[in-house]
Amino acid sequence: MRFNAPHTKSVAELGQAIKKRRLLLDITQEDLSQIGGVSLRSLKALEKGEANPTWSQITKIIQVLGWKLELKEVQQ
Amino acid sequence: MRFNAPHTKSVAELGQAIKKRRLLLDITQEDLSQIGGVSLRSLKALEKGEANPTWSQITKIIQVLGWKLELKEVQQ
DNA sequence: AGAATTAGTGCACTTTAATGCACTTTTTAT
DNA sequence: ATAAAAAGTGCATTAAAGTGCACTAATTCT
Repeated sequence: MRFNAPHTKSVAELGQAIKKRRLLLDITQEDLSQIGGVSLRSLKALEKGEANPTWSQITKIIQVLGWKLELKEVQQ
Repeated sequence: MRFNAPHTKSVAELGQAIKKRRLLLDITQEDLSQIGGVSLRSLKALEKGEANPTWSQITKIIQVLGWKLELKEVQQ
């Protein structure tokens, strides 16, 4: 099943972005999961793009990474 | 339980934004739910902020509304 | 090299999102 | 005013997310 809508990151891309950022900040999955309040198992799945994560999971993690999610107009 | 992380829209705010946009486009919940491929019951909950929706649910809906989600740096 | 740390995976269980249905309330149109 | 359409709500069921545990694979040390 595919979840990625046009113009929006797929869960795989989101996971990759999260992993890249985490490595940049030089923290482990374990640290990020604990600080964010998400299980290690879930974070692993999220980074691997093997999940269809909930809003809460996503926001918890990206917040730790110094990111936020913004709604933006798609210009055609 | 609260899901809203700092700097990111809470589910309530997200729901309100979706509803506002839907009304602007002058379509019903039923239409939006069918076009987006999400159940009417779920869309109602989403607009009311009574949900912790999944990535797929959110992207399906905002796509129809001509929106996308973007990761943005939080500057402190 | 070996040891220690970190990351990835399979599976079972628990929790909860997603849905359908029946119904009420509110809004809009005639 | 009343009929029709749209939106809101409660509840039970189903599907799937979230988790813990035990383990293996890969990295990163000394």
